[in-house]
Amino acid sequence: MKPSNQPIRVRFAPSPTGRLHLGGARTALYDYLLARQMGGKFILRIEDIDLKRFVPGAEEELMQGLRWLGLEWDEGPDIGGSCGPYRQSERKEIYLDHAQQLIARDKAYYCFCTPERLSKVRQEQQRSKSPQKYDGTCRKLDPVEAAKRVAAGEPHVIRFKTPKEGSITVRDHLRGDITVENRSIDDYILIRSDGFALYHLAAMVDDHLMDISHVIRGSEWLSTFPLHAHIVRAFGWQEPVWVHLSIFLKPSGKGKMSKRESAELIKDGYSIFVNDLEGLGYIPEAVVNWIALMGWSYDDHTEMFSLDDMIEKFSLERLNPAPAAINFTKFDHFNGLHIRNLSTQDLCKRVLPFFKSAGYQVDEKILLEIIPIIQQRITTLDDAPVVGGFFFEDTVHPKTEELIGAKMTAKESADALQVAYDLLSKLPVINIDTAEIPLRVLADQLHLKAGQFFGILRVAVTGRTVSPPLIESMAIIGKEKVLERIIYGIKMLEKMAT
RNA sequence: GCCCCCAUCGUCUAGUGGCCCAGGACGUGGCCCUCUCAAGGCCAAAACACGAGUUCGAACCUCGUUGGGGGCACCA
Repeated sequence: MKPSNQPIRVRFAPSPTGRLHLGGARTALYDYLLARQMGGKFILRIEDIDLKRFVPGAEEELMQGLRWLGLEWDEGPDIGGSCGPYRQSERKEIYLDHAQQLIARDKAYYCFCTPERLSKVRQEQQRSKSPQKYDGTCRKLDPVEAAKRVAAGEPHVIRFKTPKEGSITVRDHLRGDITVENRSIDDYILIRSDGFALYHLAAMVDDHLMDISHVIRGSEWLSTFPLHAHIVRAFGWQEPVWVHLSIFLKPSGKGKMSKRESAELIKDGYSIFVNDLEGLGYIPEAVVNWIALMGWSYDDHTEMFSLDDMIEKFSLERLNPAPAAINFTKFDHFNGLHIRNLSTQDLCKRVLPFFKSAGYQVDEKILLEIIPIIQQRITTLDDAPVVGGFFFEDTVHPKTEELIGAKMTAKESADALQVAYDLLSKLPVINIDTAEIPLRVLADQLHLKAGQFFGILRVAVTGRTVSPPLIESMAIIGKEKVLERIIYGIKMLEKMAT
């Protein structure tokens, strides 16, 4: 454990072989929160030692995703820092050098076994149902002899010399001490035959050289955790605080999300990939709030947090080691909550692209007027054009049968529209102050329920049975158009009545 | 098969031996508000996986069982 007076340095270390998903984003979020809260540094390190698995664009997408969430890093491949380079592909020599140090200390050894032989050994072990591990052939080799073979150019890897006796106790911050028999830990490969390091070595070396105080990572590393501690101790380094986060399970809670299931999610308007979320109408405030609460809690009732709230309130102590099922319904809830929390201006800006891509010619002044009456009616930004798109349509096409009021005839409905027309046409402008009371009085005089009367008007004016509040909508549409549409509605009803 | 981790309402969780015949949230059902739809408010149904033990007392501690998850590569 690091002494508490040491500066907090945490790192998010993704491999750029895939897309940034919710689990990774949550790890990065916790890193960020801890760093910001403690006045420490948040470092982005790209774990791209395996060039064969390079995916073009992945690194860019990753950074874009983190920035969209608001998780700015203090050191990283794009902005540099005092512990660079921050791409493992640029640190090959460092790892090789450290592997040599381990050999010199008799903590590692050269291995000349071919992949073919190894896979045969593995098959054999599988068949006999014994633990699958390296059989130790080269561990027994004389170091001087081995060095000669290496010098002669014989293909080789470098393996860690895991102690065969005793056990090791490691401490996970969430789970406490974990003790494992050393004989159950393999002699893992540190350096491949092509000279590149493997994760086990590279990550430990980097974490030390970058002076990482807390390693926050997924629980898929729990099983190699003892090995990692062995490596760190073999160098004689101080261990960081290890925090293994639980994984995310699919919504059913049965297992983690498969590739195919992830791809199918998009049909329902959801995604586990951060970079899809913006286009689906989700806002980063909601994403961050939602994922933070899958594995962390503040108390027994507070659920809504801004990033700044969380910086203030986050603590490693309140992390939960149990796996969590992803619940997209709750995600929708958080998105609606945070949307309602936005200012009119802000929401206007965010919703604009969705109106445009839905094909609307948007007058921003009108959009600004619409926002207050649609804000509580949308849960994702892409709901906005379906709720408020009709404000940008010149004409409206009500269905005749929908123009007829509940329990009324076409003739009665037409008459109702006519008196509404007479009233509204006399008003200088239509808005909530000028129109509401007169309309209600009128409904009363016609012996109609407000619901019946407003219903007919709603369909005539908006072309739909469901809309934002009628009078506010009419105020935005404007007197002239409202009257035009009412006349049109009357004509439709009269045609039907005859 | 071997190793490791986890276990409270359908889901996310609060709970660290008595405040708990278990609290909050999403979702679900009902009611209120109401010009429709929302939003909001109120109410309801809904859980300590099982079995032993420790203790005056256990959701909380121990052991076992069961269930779930992760890992066992010259991937990360």
